[in-house]
Amino acid sequence: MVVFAGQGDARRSMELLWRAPAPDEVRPGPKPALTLDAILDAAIAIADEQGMDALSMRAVGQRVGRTGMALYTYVPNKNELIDLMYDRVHAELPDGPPADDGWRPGVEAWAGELWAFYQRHPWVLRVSQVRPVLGPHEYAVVESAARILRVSGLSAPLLLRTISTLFHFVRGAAQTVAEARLAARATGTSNEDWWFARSALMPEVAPDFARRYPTIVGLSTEDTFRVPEGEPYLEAQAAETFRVGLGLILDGVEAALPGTPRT
Amino acid sequence: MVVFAGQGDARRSMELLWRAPAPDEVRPGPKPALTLDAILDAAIAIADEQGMDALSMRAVGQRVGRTGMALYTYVPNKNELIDLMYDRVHAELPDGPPADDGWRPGVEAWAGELWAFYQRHPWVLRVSQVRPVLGPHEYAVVESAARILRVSGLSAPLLLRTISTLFHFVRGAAQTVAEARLAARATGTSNEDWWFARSALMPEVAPDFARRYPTIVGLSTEDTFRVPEGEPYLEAQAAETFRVGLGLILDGVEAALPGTPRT
DNA sequence: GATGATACTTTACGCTGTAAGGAGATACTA
DNA sequence: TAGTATCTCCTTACAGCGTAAAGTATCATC
Repeated sequence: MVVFAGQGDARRSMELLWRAPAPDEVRPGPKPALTLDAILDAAIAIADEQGMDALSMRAVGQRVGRTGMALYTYVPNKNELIDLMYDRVHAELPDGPPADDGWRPGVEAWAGELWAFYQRHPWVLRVSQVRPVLGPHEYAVVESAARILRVSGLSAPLLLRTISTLFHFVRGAAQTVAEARLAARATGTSNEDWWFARSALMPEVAPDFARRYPTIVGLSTEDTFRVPEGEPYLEAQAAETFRVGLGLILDGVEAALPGTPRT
Repeated sequence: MVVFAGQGDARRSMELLWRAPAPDEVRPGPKPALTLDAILDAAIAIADEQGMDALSMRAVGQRVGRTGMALYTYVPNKNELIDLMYDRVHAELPDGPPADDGWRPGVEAWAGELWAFYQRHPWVLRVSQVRPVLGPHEYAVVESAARILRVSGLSAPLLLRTISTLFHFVRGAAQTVAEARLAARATGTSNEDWWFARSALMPEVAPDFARRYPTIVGLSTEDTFRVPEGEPYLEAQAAETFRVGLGLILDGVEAALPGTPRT
């Protein structure tokens, strides 16, 4: 029993996240038949396959052959489970040394990995960014970006905020794709059909559209980007935004480099 | 009764979003005592005050003096309610002509308004961006940004993706603040206390931290940004990221302008 | 006055996270 | 060896959720 309420929880959480080696005293009671990793793998599999909404304690329990309540001996509650899933899955991202051909290709590769990662695990985008940032594997992703950007000569304050900016941007762009796919699965209709059904009604519900939004209408007709045949519209658009937006941010970084004179 | 399943839903949704004027036939049955707007205001008030998790059909019903089920005569289901809340609240954002002192101050003002808006209505950040984009008031926000950026001379494809990039970035930065406040309220401890309790345990659970993440450690000590006395740490950090990141993106836009030669 | 549409309520179902209590297994101590 | 403490895991239970189904009261029309 811990005297100060809440403090014990913080220690428990941190030990789980950082996998503090369990004190190897011999303990009474039945040996645990499961491992934390097995539970996390099951939970991650469910979230990957069926989405975050399908992730329930009972579902995870069933997947490891137990009841939902059995998980509470391994994990304090569902929130902590999600935090642990979040950090564990980030171990997939490379933390090796960046390619040696300059910071810009390095950042592009880093962002590309992150982009692909979010496509593989879209549920990660629904996890709060505030709390679990203290886990070892997400630290590794940040460390990786910092190492790559370090060689650019960017000042520390700018470099740190550049990383945050990149995170926000990549997450946002990836979320569009994730939500598009989720909506498509949830409603049973493709995004294209969904979009088309509604767009077709626009002239009826908003006959003055072109008058109200002249700039949007003008820009849309001028847009030269064409979605490749057969590719999902929203996803192709999001990918293009990712490509262009990343270039924009990196141009901004270049402009902020010490050597570059400001215009 | 509609023949084609799903099609009726699309029409109903669009009519609600765009407020297609109701056909003024005299209809039998009791007069509706509520209005859609009253319901939306109640729902928005709950989400503002108690967060998205407190938004239930029963809670909204109670707030307007009805049962939860009564809402289903005004709105097809909870998802549509949220979509309508989402669009309605965007009406707060200015859609007047931008200030006339150039596109860059214009964009900064636009982004600042959006940033403040998300602080006021953090639940907006938890609404899928894919579906309700077709509402009139969010279109107005996009139109506004497009009008401001139009004068920069940016090409249409670049301009459209710049807007998306700005949206992703502002949303991401604002989400950090929103989640920080939410976590603080949910756990009952301030983010500073929470952070401190965990940071204090770091040397214990990760004694090799400085060896594993040398770049992060180095950059942190070099960071010259100091959170003003008494201000919440995470929020001040997020605000600084917003300021710096926006500058970065706008520098990127400037670099992409037709007049500017690429280095 | 009967008919049928409408606004709203009540009840009910299956789902959620998790508190509470109990069963069986194991390791220590007397 | 018996007793006890501690552990894993289960069953049960509770309050809350979205919403389907059915019932009641109200109104316009034929």
